[in-house]
Amino acid sequence: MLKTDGDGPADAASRRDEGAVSRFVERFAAQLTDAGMQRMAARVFAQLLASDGGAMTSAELGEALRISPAAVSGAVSYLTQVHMVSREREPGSRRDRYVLHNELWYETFTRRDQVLTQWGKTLREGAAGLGAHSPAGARVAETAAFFEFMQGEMLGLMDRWRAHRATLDLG
Amino acid sequence: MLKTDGDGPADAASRRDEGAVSRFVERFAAQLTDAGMQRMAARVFAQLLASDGGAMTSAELGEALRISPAAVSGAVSYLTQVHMVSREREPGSRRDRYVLHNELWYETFTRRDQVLTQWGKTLREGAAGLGAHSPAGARVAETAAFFEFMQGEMLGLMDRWRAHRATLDLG
DNA sequence: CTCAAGCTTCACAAATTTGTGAAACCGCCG
DNA sequence: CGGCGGTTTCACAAATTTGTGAAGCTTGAG
Repeated sequence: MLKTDGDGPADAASRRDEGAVSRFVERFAAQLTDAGMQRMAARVFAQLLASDGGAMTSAELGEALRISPAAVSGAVSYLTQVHMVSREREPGSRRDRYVLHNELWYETFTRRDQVLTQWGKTLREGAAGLGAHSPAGARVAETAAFFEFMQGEMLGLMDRWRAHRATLDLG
Repeated sequence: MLKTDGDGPADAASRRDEGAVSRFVERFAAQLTDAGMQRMAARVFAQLLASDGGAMTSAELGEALRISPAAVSGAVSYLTQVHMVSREREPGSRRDRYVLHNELWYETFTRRDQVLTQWGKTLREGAAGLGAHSPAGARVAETAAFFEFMQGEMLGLMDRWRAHRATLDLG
């Protein structure tokens, strides 16, 4: 055990204010949940985001969020699936550590691309089935065009983010 | 009842192939559902998208999707809430028509902006609570910066979409 | 080879969500 | 002002989702 789990007074600036951390985690997780993310996945993600190393073990996550190992496992396997978190074996131990990607948002949004592709495909086929000259077909085709447009813009957008990120003064 | 609901052969090109419409609607709705949208709302939205006028009455939606008036009502009130659909009173009748916005994607994505603002706020506060010079604080601040960046880009992006849209040959 | 830490899987119980029928409501028509 | 088409609200039943405890599996350490 690395530290007591008490919520005792923060002894000076060196210690994290766990109360504040928890409030942030729960608040942000709730917003993600509202946006459609699974609750446990959102909480685990937010907790990782608020951790100093950007990485925690299953046990640490379980304790911080007060959830069972099973819940951690489920959340992590979802986050892994969508490539927001990766699993690392901690050398010299048999624990896994769950790690945020360092280019997190770049990766995540670039990945979204594939969802857009899938949507675009469905829409193109739908438009074809409706007949390109029917009003409905035209509307569906416009929607397809929108997602294709977004896809095209995404790369440039993410590159601009990278550039912008480099100019930030973090920490 | 406007027409039989059988899946008989489409009688010539003049008639919509309702089977194809339905397949498209269900497929696209499923994808939206996977992305976090309520099922009924997704189905109603997809059905409207595939309708010739971009507008349908409650009864038409109910018949096409084989759901109750109550379900239509619920779905529509959600879609109205998020400004993807608006309600119109059909003159000379006491039916409502549910109508897609014509600048649908422009509106919808511009609206998303407000979600980003909210997230950004939570993240900024979280970063402050964590301490700007702690690694965790820096990570959260970077995330806040990302959403602020996205917000800033969104306007230009949507304007480019409008311009691009104008060049499309629809129908 | 054996032990044991720790992750995952399974089956289940609880909680939430979903969609329905039925009743209430609203506004127009006669 | 009574009737009626149409929509919304309500309470409930069904289905899905969620999170847990406990058992099982995997793998490193000794």
